[in-house]
Amino acid sequence: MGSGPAAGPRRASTRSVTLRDVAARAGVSSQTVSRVLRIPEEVAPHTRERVEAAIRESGYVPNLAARNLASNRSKIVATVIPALGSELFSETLTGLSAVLSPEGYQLLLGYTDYDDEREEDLIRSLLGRRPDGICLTGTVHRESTVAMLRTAGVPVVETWDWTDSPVDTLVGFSNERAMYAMVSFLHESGYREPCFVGSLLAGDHRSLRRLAGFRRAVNAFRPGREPRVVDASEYPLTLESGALLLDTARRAQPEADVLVFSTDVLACGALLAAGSTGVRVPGDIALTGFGDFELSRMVRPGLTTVSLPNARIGREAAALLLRRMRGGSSAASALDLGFEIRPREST
Amino acid sequence: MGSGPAAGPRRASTRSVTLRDVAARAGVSSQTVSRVLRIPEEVAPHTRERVEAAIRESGYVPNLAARNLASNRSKIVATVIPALGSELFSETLTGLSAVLSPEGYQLLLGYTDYDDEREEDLIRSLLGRRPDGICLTGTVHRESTVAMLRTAGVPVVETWDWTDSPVDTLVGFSNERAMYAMVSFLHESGYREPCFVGSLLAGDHRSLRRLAGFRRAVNAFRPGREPRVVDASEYPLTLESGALLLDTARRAQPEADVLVFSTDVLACGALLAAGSTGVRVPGDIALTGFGDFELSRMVRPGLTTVSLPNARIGREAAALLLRRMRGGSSAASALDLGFEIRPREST
DNA sequence: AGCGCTGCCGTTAGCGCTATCATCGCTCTC
DNA sequence: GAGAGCGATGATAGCGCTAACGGCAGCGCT
Repeated sequence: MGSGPAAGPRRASTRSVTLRDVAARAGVSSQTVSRVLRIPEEVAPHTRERVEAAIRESGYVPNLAARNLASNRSKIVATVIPALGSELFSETLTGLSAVLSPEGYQLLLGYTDYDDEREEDLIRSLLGRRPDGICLTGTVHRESTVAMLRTAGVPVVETWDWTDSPVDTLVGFSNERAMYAMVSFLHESGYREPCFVGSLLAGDHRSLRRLAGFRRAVNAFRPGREPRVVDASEYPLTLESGALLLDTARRAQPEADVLVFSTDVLACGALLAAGSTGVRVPGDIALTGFGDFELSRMVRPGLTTVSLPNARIGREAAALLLRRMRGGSSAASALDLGFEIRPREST
Repeated sequence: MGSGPAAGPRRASTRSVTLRDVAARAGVSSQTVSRVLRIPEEVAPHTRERVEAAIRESGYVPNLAARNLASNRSKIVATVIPALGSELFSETLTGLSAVLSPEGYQLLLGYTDYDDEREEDLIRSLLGRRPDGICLTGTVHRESTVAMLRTAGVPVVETWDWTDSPVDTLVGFSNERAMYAMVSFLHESGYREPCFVGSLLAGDHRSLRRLAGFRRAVNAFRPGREPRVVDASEYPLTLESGALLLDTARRAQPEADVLVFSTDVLACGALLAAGSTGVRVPGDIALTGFGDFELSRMVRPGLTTVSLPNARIGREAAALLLRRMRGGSSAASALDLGFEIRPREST
């Protein structure tokens, strides 16, 4: 018992089962246990069975932090979205996860609340886990954020928008062109006084790109006209806000013949409010959305909107990351998944 | 240049900036850099400034996997939800994140798709990161899952339901009592032939608890009657399914006077479909939901439903985990946040 | 003067795992 | 039948970080 002066371990251990414990139980070296876990075909069947039994009996769960440190691969994909609640982003997330989970990757998630500074802090903190890949929403980021990502040298995929100079890879569509197409469609349908209703928040880059498309279209089809715009920055992205905005916009822009919302959430809210307050759509005013939520096609009148490849963005982004993480083509790739105008009864 | 036989490092390093690099640049030991990061007040101001400058200049980002391994704390909270898309769970997630992020915790997310086996696999894989805490949805899990969690010895909080024997801590409400209260309310309102419409999937435990509450209520208020039930297991949780189920249920249970949906998604879908097909609500048939989505109060007629503390569940669960992770009270705690019946025009 | 204390910083020894090499018995070949 | 070749396993040295302790000034106190 009388052990030496510096007896006892210097540090308390995890108290959880380790490779070494399993190895002792199976009567092999810890290296062999590690091999059973990672490359079972290189272990003799007889040994493998003994080790697998020991793993089962002891309830061993590998410590991925240790594995990460030793192997320099984390099996983590960090994912940044603007907000958790959105129907569209959650479908993208589902697509991402559906492709990455089977490959053993885990999603480390964070949201920015449409704030570029929060995005940078978030990415910095996520980089601490040394993710094998990063999936971002949007193509506009602070310069310092991009520098950080470049320094980290991690595969990145940007989504949900378009740019000619992606950080690394890109899967999305052009919000600007989509909105242009919508206004173009409205013009063809005879609408002459469209009014954009959406957030002009500095951090909501997708909405701003849509506004840019709107402006370009108005300049093209109604040269010389000042584009009508109602700023919805003060309103959260809820149906309720859409209801309020219907009223606000009709008062602010009484001559508008169609309200072009930057997102289906607001448009649906307006549509529902119109139904309950007796405003006829499209008789008194036409409405359009952006995103093609399920609600938009269930509500009466159906909402004219832009359908986006939300789930596909997730799957393709995951596929691209996978290729990249496996050390595939170092050439940057960009994938434009396009969009589709969905005419319904609201116009 | 002819170096020795065992020349060169045995292993390639991360290639990223390490503590040691920063220490060399600042002319201190790596331990001092570590201290600046974790307990800056114990470092002399003069030294601290030099180190902070070195950190900034080198763009150092701490490797959290290494920190995790050395300190035996991961600053990760693993979160398990049934599905990503649901409005309610995402509000809970937002609440969780809002409380945990400022404390430096990151969310590791996974979803089960309402499958207990997937839940177990998911939790096993999440445990590999040695999370400091785990947040689960629901109170029903496989025995082996519970055993695994107990062995891991990690703080756990279960949410969104109620049980007398939680794994560890609990934040939720009783789905069973909530549905009982709903049927009780309907009975008082004069409805005598309620019909439950919802998923009976083995993995959707919340829905099953609601069904149990429904059955108990029918037995209490209409003794001897066989409770009317329409199984929606075949349908995904979408508005579209609700629309189809309105038709199915009215055909299968023509004498029902109120359709009691297990969730607002389906109820809203039915309500919208009723509007477009000329079925009068509540004239021809009354409808109720469960969850109080935003849509439920915006649609006409408004949907009678049960309001749940979705965001609060997240915040309280986070608070409980925080206390637990700081080594607080080891006594198990359970928090019942209740529910509220929201009568609207659909009944 | 000598003692103990405190504040600051460095040294040492791991955390649990994997990469890389070394080793050991085999079989195969000429 | 000796060396080459190979498959299976073990030994060793880290990955980047932190906990625990050691050491050393500078200070106040008796």
